[in-house]
Amino acid sequence: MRLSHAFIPTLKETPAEAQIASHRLMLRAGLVRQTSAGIYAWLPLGLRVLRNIERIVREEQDAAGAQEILMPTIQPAELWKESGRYEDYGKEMLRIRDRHDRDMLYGPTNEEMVTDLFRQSVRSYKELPQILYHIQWKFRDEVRPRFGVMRGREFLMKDAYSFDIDHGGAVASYRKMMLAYMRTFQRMGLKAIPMEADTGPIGGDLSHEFIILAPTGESQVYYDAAFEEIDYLSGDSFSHEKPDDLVRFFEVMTGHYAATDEKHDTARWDQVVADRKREGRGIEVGHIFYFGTKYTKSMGATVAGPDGRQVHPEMGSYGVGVSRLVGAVIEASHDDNGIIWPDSIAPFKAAILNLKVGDAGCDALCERLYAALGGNALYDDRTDRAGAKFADADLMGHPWQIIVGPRGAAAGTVELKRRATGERVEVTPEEALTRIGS
RNA sequence: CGGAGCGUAGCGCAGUCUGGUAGCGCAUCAGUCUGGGGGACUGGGGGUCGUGGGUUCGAAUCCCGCCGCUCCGACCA
Repeated sequence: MRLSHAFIPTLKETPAEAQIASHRLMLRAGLVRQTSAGIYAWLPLGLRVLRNIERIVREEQDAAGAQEILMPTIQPAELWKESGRYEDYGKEMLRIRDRHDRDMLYGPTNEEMVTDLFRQSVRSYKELPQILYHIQWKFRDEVRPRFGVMRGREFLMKDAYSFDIDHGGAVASYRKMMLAYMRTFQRMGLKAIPMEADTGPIGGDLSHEFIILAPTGESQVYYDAAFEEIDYLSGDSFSHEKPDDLVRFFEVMTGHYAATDEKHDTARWDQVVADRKREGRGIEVGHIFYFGTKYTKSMGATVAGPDGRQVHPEMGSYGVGVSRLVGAVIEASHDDNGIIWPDSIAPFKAAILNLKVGDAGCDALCERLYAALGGNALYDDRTDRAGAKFADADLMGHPWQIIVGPRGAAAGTVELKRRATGERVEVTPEEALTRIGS
């Protein structure tokens, strides 16, 4: 993409409404624009990040054996009346009425709808387990939306739902999803810690939330630094496929101390080795629940068991705040100059900074690099001064900057800057491309 | 939902107390000079002062209603 014609409206000054770093930077770098309280339009740069996060979430869900579907945003009230949540959910649910006066709602979550899909089609225990997920916009009419996309009313969520024939199966699905989550967050460069949580309005008796540390987090958290050393991705870590691995994995996850304020246990906390104690503010980026037959019973979903009797499958649900993660990653990774994207979700791998547009050498070299990098590069071909380009590139946070100036162009070199470290090296264009890993 | 604040040009703000028909910086447009960390100069464009009503000869300014946004707290992917 050529910056001169891209819809990436960067801001030199911070809009007054933005209080926290991620919100400020998302507005300044031109990722989003607010359309009303807690509701945002995603602009090209922001959308690319959102899609990248979505892609990682999707890959890890697929790897864990979950199957992607897509349920609608608008749901009929009847399903929620069946489960009893139509009354329980309160004002956070946006209730609407269609032209025939039918009660509808904009889905805040999808347990009812997925249970309905399931009961229509699954008849036998032999078809279990099933894990279904979708990545869809949700609406929760929060009393007080804030922190930009981190606490919006409309937000993109990956929600998955597992169906198992018995408690043991449900627990296995729960662990499988937990592992998928740890892998997902690690791939985004986040250290997420699973913490025991209350089950809230979804109900049930086993629940973990996944929290990343950031000064602007909404809750106080405590955990054992042992979590920081665990690698979920390398070949010899844990496998979804091996039941033993999942048991071992879950033991590790629940073996170290980790708790939010509400669940904090000072007696257990005191037992954590002093130099491994970590505490601070945390942002919730995911939440998983096991709730058994809460919905299969209330909504009459059954399958035939091995003995021929009808049984209510055991369910769990698993949410990742996809749009929230965009803000959360920025909270975890930025400096005074702007965003520092992890390579895995950066909107572009590299920015090409043409410091002297119009100089034949600079133009030719930049075009060559741009052609080689294709869609992975944002080419700053604006006629602005160098300083403005540096500032915008730092603000937008591309992992690499290829700086092309007239002196270098004449000598056949470019400067390669790594955003995260600020390190710059003078290399040949080919070497730059190799290092970026195009 | 309790408490507080703010709406004036695309963004950041002054002007409101003490009424006289709108200003600054940035951005933008044209031009000249410049050219490696948001450059300088000259000239230009852009505002029903959130909205409806009231008071007044006259309202951004005073009074009332409404709408929107933000912050603190309680609640949440």
